[in-house]
Amino acid sequence: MLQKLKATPPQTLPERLDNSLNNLVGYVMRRVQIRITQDLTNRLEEHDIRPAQFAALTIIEQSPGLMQADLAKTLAIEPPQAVLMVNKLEARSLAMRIRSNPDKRSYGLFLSKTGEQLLKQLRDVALESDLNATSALTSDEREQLLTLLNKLYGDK
Amino acid sequence: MLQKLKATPPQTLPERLDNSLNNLVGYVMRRVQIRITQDLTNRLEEHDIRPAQFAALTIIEQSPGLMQADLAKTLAIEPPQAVLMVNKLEARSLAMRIRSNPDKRSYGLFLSKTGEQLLKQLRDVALESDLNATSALTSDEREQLLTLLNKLYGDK
DNA sequence: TATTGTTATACTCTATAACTATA
DNA sequence: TATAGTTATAGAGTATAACAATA
Repeated sequence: MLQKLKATPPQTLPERLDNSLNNLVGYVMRRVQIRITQDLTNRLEEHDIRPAQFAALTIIEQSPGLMQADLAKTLAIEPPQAVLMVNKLEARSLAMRIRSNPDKRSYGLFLSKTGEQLLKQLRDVALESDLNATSALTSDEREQLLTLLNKLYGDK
Repeated sequence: MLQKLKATPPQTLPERLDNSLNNLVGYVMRRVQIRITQDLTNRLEEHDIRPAQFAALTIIEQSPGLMQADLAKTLAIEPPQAVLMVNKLEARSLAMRIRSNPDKRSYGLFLSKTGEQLLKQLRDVALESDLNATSALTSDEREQLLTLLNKLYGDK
């Protein structure tokens, strides 16, 4: 009898707050993110490009002449990592370092013509991959997701 | 004149479809995910526990007696990785392998009393971290995000 | 023969310290 | 002295091949 009275206790906590990992945004997001990245990695593989390299090419195109330090900060990687990344892009003649600044310690980073042309293709590949990896969502839901994610990242 | 007539072309593509990385769910999600994981890693550090170990403890608690192969599959890691993980948990007496199955090749994995008690604390830490890392969202928005993420992961 | 768990190994990604050349 | 870029190195995390014990 007493037990029955307690069967529906006041729901003070949000519905999802049980003991499962599925209620942690970080955990669920990690699983999803791994899957999305895998799809992109596979598709970029035939161009011998890693997702991070694609991001670097995009950033250089959007801010031609930027310094390596700026590239590192934008990609949230350490300067030594940026060196290796730019080395590879330069070795493939996709981007180049040019000593153009008044400060002769720094380089300006630019895309080559080849880099621009490749990036144009990669953009299509990346968008197709991203739409495919999120095809379980409607177009509206995908927009909502992007809005929520950008809101989470917004106030760095 | 002609230009003016073309000024507002039919909007066939979604609004966000420009050339930016910010329109790729995978890219934006990666940045967010790194930040959330960093917060959790920092908070678990004082317990000398990595996020993956926390997940392993949770899974073992939810399915006591499971085999290492099952743990590996649930965590989406390779069997050799599961070995190292269970080794560490066992070395700290948080979990244990018990030859309980009819199939004598496999172990059953169980939490120790210590493991259960620690996990109880870790759950609070993890939830607090997750809520903190998503504090830019309202409670409703966070639920929306979880729903969208689970929808993305749903049909494995 | 196939499977569970294991060992050994290697490859990627990432982080830090120390060096160089300019400022 | 401080900063941009670089080198060297080490630590995670992850993936694969090969082996032992059991099925």
